[in-house]
Amino acid sequence: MLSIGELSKRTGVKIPTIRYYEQMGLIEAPERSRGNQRRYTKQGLERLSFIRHGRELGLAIEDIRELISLSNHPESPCDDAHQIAKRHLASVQIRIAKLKRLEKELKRISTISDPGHIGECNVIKSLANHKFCETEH
Amino acid sequence: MLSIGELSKRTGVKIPTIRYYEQMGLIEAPERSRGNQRRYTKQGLERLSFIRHGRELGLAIEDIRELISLSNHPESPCDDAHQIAKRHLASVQIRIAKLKRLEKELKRISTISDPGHIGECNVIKSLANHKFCETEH
DNA sequence: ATAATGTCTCTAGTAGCTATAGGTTCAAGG
DNA sequence: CCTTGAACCTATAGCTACTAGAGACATTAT
Repeated sequence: MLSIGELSKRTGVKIPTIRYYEQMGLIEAPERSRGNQRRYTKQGLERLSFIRHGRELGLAIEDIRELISLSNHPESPCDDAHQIAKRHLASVQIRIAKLKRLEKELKRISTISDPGHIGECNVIKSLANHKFCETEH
Repeated sequence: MLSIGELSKRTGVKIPTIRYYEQMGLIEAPERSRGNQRRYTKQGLERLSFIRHGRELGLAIEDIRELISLSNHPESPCDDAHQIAKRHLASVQIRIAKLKRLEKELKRISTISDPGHIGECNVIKSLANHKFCETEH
């Protein structure tokens, strides 16, 4: 039986966030001590780890909720779960590509040695300038 | 003179978002038509493009606000602007690294051909399992 | 002149937490 | 057993960066 503080330490999920997840119905309300404090079981720990991993991987709460419900009545859940993973994979790859372009740009603009000319800052110019756009607009 | 709708089209920033930026003091309130509609100049367009680029690059509103104020009174703004860019570069690199681990993991779990065993879904297992953790906890 | 579209303000909602206030409970030391 | 300090409780409000809706007014095209 873990207190909420211990659970928090073991999962890396902050205490208010745990209570928030409970309120959202993402984790079930645990037993309480005589004094009304939450007491978690190993199952509770696992469920929260599951959620934390999903969130870390960038899954939306609703995706996680879906996965949980799939895992709860596992009549052919895998196809659906794979769909969720695939769907997410595509968006992750887009995000990586965007961030890489960004990284390149930031590297460029943050290493330019500006001679200090007034109003000639390249960082600011880069942001103002469409030349450097690589996205659609 | 551009209407808010035209401005929106040209910058890719949605109309309510433009009004929101105005409210936040990120762009200055433009002139109005006789009928009280916003009319933007080329400067307004540039400022909003600047903001959009910054946001696209993942800069926080406050970073952008800072950059704007730097560019407004340009006595040696570059060092500061470079600092912002560098600070941001570091966090972008971390995000890229995390997303790459995620991509790998999602690829793995979304391509596994599960034999359909009840309760044996690897996607769900992966999320539940600490073996696959590559982050600190 | 009229219809269609665009715009106005204001308010409330979204995700996913995080912080605060004011009170209660738990565990350890004396 | 009693006290003390940390941990816990609920409830509410706040955060970022938007987004959506209602109901009224403006602009544009025919």
